[in-house]
Order: sequence, then C-alpha cells, then structure tokens
Amino acid sequence: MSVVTRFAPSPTGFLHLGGVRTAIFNFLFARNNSGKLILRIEDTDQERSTVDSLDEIISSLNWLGISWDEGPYFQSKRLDIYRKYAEALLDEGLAYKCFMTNEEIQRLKEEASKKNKIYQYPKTWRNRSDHPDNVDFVIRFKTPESKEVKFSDSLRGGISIDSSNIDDFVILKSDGFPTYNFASAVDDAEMGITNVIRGEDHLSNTPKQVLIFNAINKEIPTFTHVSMILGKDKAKLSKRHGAESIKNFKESGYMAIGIINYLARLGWSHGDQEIFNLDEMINLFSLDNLSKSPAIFDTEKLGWVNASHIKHSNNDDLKELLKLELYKEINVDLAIELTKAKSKDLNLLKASLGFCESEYVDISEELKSEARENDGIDLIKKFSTDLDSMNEFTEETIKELFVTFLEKNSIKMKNIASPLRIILTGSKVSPGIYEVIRILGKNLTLKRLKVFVS
RNA sequence: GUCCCCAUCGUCUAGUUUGGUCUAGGACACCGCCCUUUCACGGCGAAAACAGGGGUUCAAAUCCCCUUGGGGACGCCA
Repeated sequence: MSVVTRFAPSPTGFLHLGGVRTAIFNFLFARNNSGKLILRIEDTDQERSTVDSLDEIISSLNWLGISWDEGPYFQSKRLDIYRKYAEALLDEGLAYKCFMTNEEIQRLKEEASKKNKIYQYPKTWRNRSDHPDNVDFVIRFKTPESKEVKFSDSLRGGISIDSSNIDDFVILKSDGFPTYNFASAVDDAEMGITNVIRGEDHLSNTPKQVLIFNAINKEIPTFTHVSMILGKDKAKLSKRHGAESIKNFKESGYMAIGIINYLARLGWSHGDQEIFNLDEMINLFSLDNLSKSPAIFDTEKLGWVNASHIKHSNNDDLKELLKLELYKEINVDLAIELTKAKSKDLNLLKASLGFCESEYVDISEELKSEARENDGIDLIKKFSTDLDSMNEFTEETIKELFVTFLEKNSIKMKNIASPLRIILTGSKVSPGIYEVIRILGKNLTLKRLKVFVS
C-alpha cells in the first residue's frame, strides 16, 4: 500500500516551529516512500479561524519548500460528510444528542474547579429520550463504559487505555461543525491516510479517534507521535510561550533549508551527521530514527546550522535571496564568494557587503581622523602608487603587494590595514582587507583612496 | 486530581530492537591554545553524561520492576 500522510494545521494563528517540524516529518516520510502528502485545513472553529492565519501558513510552507500533493482541503467545506457519519452513529445508537446548555456546563465546571477537580460531563443525556423541541443540541459519542482501547504507535509500541477514562465527548457541535477528534478521524479514514504523524500532545486524543475509527468501521492508520519541542524553560513551545512565527525567522536572515535541517535534526538523526540538504533528508529519513523524548529548542545551534548552509550555498542562489544591488563596477559573484563563509545569517551577509553599494562610502569624522593618525595619509599615498603600478590583480599579487609594502616602509600590517579599512569601507569592522580590495577592484579602490587623500 | 508518554554530557544526539567491540562517540555552547589586519571563519585541545535503587545474567547505557524527575492530555480549541 502506498503511503499517504497529511499535514493538518488549524488556521487559528501563525505557523510556528512545532507545526513546521510536524510538516517536515510528514513531508520527508511521504517523499521517502514515494507517497503523497495531503494538506488539510482544520478550520472547524468558526470563532478563531482567520483568513490571515491561513495565508500565513500557506506562504510559510511555500517559503520553506514543503510541497504537498493534494489539497488544501477545508474541513469547513466538508460538513455534510461529518454530519452523515454522525447521523449514522446516532442511528446505530453509538452516539446521542445532548441538550445540556452552555450555562449548565459552565456551572459544572466552576463547581468542579472549586473542589479542585476536573470537569467531566456527567452523561446526563446518554440514555434519555425525552428530547426537547427547538433547543440547541450537540451530538456526543457514547463511549463504551469499560473497554481496553488499544492502538499502536510506531515509536512507542502498543498503547492501551481504559475507556472509563474517556468522556462522552462531543463529535458534532451545536453549530453543525464537527469537533477536532471527530473530523480528524473521519477525514483520515475518508482520505485514506496511512500514516498519522503528529505531535505527542495528540497522544491522549488518539484513543478517542480510535473509538471513532472502530465505530465507523474504518481501518486505523499507523500513528507516530513525535516528541514535543520545548522552550528554554522546558515548557511546551506555544504561541504565547516563546514560539515565534516562522515568518520572523525568515526576516531574521535564516535560510529555509537551515530551519528545515535544524528542525528535522531535532528529534530525528542519522548517525553523527548534522548537515543535510533536502535530498539527503528525503533519502535518509526513517520513522525508526525519531527520538521519543522531548527536545529543547536551541537558537545557537540553529544559527550554526544556518551558517553552515549559507557557507555551502552557491553564489547565484545567495544573490537571489539577498536581492543584492551592488555598485555596477563590483563583481557580485566574487563579493559573495569572499564573504559568505563568515556570515551567520543572510542579514549579516548583506550588511557585510554594505560598503559595495555605491561608488563611495560615508566615513564619520571620527574615523577619518583615526585613519590620518600615524602618517596615515602619507602611507595611503604611497600605497596608492604601488597599487596603481600593479599589472596583475589577483589574490596572490595583492598579498605580495602588501608584503613588499610593509618591508619597504618598515611598518606593521595594522599600520596600513587599519586606515585602508576605514577609507574603503567606512567602518572598523569588515571582511579581510585583501578581500575588500579584491571585491572593490583596482579602480574603485584607487578612486576611494584618492578622494580621501585629497 | 485522573490518565498517557518519556529519561545518555548544559543542549541536540549516536549507542538500546539483536546485552559483551562503550574506561560511552559526534555536534552546538563554554574554556584554553594556534592562525590573524578588525569582526569573523578555520585548526588543535580540554572539561562535560548512562537519574537513583533493586533484580535477571558470566556480563547491562542496553532486558524487567520500583522510586524519583520531566513532559503531555483531560473544552461545543485544535
């Protein structure tokens, strides 16, 4: 049987790290097995679902390069399907209508919390037939009183729970929308999902869904509950707790592949390998190499992974990503080549090439006077003359130029490098001075020196 | 409170399925040294873990049990 997985976000907020990682695992597993990935939007909460969230989720997935083969399907557009299943359960006596009002439930909840207990539906309407007319109702599942609910998880093995711990949970709300547990199970069955890969926080929902699968006579998919991503304080990463929109990571200069690599590696491993490109991940991915225990998100390591990907990216791709617009005389390819290895993120890479944006750079008065110290002007003049007389302009010859210049004038490297750096880049921090000169080229370098001296 | 899951360096992890090659390997971070024209990169090195207790066994990080610790879930949210 060929593999069908799904990513099923609810559009009630931005896409964050946890969601992305679930998407990645589903994506990698589907691709590894030449199966398909379905995107399903679980928008059954009419109050909280928003179009903005949906847009952001879709654009984040696109940016990350996580592609799907079917969908997006919207649960809000499949209401007949859920209703049909719910009515069938009603007919078979496996579900029942409950007329308890919200106020009543609210009261019970308060009562429970006063006693330091958790509210449980008292099964008031489980066996009643004195149904009122014209009153809102929900449909609840008639959970078997005492039965072992068993299912297996590819990571955790067989899991079994006594149904007495499960409420008569709502499957269809009074607005005609299904609840999560019902819609999810029905859709997984209807869509022929073979593998449900999701966060461990859903582990406790699974028995309910298994009950539904059984009740509607459908085959149970293979479950894989992936460990949680926790924040620095070891608490679950959530929207109000350290979880940022994936969009923020993009804006902070992270590459999509960097994020994917880091997140995939958080909970999945392949021996000692740390850096993977997308094809490698697809080829090597296996559910067997997932970790069972929760992982703490570490920005430092994400940064390192990201930097590593920048370093190994080809220059054309980076040029595209950075939308670099350098001064016309500058060789963009060379500029990127000489700077990408030392940049932790794309924003820093771009910033390090700030001195290449126009013909000249602005230099503060303070730095100007610093450049003039210790016979700076004099040295720069001499240096310009030597530079001007160069025939070949290569990595080697530039180095030679410096070596000879230092000897001839009996000075240290910093005596000339420091003023040069200031004059050529307008800053005390820059790429190596050889690199700066190579990037600017002979002409532009001479021009900047000349203007400064005069 | 009830139920479920988990447990190797500070962090991510390899090793656990098929006990022995593990005086536990790699990576990030930290610290030290080297390279060096700034910031970085890079190179080398150090420090750092099998939660505790019982079993089983000739032998346990690996199998079993208990304790402890951590996480998750208990909605007309998903």
